[in-house]
Amino acid sequence: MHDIRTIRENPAAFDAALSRRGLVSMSAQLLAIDEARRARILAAETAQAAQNAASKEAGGAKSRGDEAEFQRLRAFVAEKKDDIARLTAEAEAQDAALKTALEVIPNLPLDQVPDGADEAGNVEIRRWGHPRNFDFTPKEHFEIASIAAQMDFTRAAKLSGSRFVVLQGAVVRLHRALGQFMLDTHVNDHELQETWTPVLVKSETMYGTGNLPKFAEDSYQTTNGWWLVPTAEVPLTNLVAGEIRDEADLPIRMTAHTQCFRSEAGSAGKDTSGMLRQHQFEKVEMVTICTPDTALAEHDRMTACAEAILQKLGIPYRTIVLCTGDMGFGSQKTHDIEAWLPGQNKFREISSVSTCGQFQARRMNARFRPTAGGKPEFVATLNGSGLAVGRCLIAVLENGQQADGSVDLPAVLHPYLGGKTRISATGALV
RNA sequence: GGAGAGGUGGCGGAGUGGUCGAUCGCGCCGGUCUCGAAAACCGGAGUGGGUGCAAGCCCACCGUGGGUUCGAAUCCCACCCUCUCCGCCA
Repeated sequence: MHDIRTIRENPAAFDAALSRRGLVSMSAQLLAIDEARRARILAAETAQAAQNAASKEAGGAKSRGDEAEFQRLRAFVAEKKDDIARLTAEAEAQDAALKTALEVIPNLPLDQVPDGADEAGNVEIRRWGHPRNFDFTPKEHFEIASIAAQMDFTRAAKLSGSRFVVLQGAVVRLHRALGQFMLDTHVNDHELQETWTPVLVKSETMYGTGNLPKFAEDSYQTTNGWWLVPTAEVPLTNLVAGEIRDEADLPIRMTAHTQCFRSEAGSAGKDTSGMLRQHQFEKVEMVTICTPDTALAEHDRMTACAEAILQKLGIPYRTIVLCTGDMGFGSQKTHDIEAWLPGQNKFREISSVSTCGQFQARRMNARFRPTAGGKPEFVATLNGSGLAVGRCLIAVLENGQQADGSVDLPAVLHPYLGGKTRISATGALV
């Protein structure tokens, strides 16, 4: 959510930033609503002040025993009442109109974000590791001989439809190991605070992170109104909603391992094979709540936390900074980390790390009290995957596959696998 | 699901119709005292909005939304949430 005062102070800058996102200028219409809104507020409050004064006088008249004056004031107030009701309703309508207009406008990119209309404008900022040289044609994860039988899309479809999977045997054990490894690494090495949250949340929680009202079709809702979280970013970030924290308590760096649910509306036909894009998947998420001036440093820190997981797993990746046209709704700046998938011969997104500045905080009314004194200010919020567990499973399988259909597993996972080091050609953990 | 209790400022806790935005205590900030600290004493301090160059002034906020009244933290209604007990249950 944007601050109308900022727009009022510099409408040209606002429109210029919108145009970098490929959007038309909006400041003029927003300011027109704002002007009407403020005029109504002034009128309503002026009328209210008059009524308050009369009521106070009425009390005085009554206690003096001046019945005539009391009756006169009483009639005056009664007469004013309709005016006030009308003016207040108008003021509220204008206020709501402004909010409705503002809440669907995406966050503005930072100056340092590269311009671009779509993913073609993204800029690679670094690359780590070297894709293996295969002396055979590497397969996609679901085609690997030892894996196929333990990654059952057919029966999942029987239970639930497309974009679901049933995992068994060595594959599910590896999947579980990955989630635990990520969580342990973030808690032990990166000092993130492990958190367990609900995955069913209220509408206002979804609103706080910007998933509502604009993106309702991307998520699932229960019959009694709860939303299934599309990412743990939603519950983690909203932990500070409506609160005022002390600056000394910041930054708050959290991580959580949760199920995520996405309708994948609009991605029909995309990534239909394998478990790259599922309606239900696991993700280890990171969320940081900090002061606005530290947000960029925290953004780099969080990116490094995500990259560290891939480095420990020995999976080659590249990190890109998304251009203005490819960023998500709430983001000011986003790093995507893309893991190398030999089966696809491509880098594919495995993490997205964003700083939202004060955009979400304004929606959530999440603030901090500055140590130096002064008024509470909105916090900055950041979120990033660290990492998507299912996609990481794919990366580990495809990068570790051998000609005979077996898979060598990264050393850091061995302790999580009871000391086992690979999946044999027959699909056993050995 | 049933019964009961309760939701007030950072926290605790008063306040049952008229300068109550709200007594008080703790905590917090500034000062006096002290070599320094503690204690004591003095003073300050809510959030949002509108208006103004500013000082300031005005409006709203005592879970939420309505209602009664000239006037509501206080009365009435609905809803939400929390806690306790019972039932059921992973």
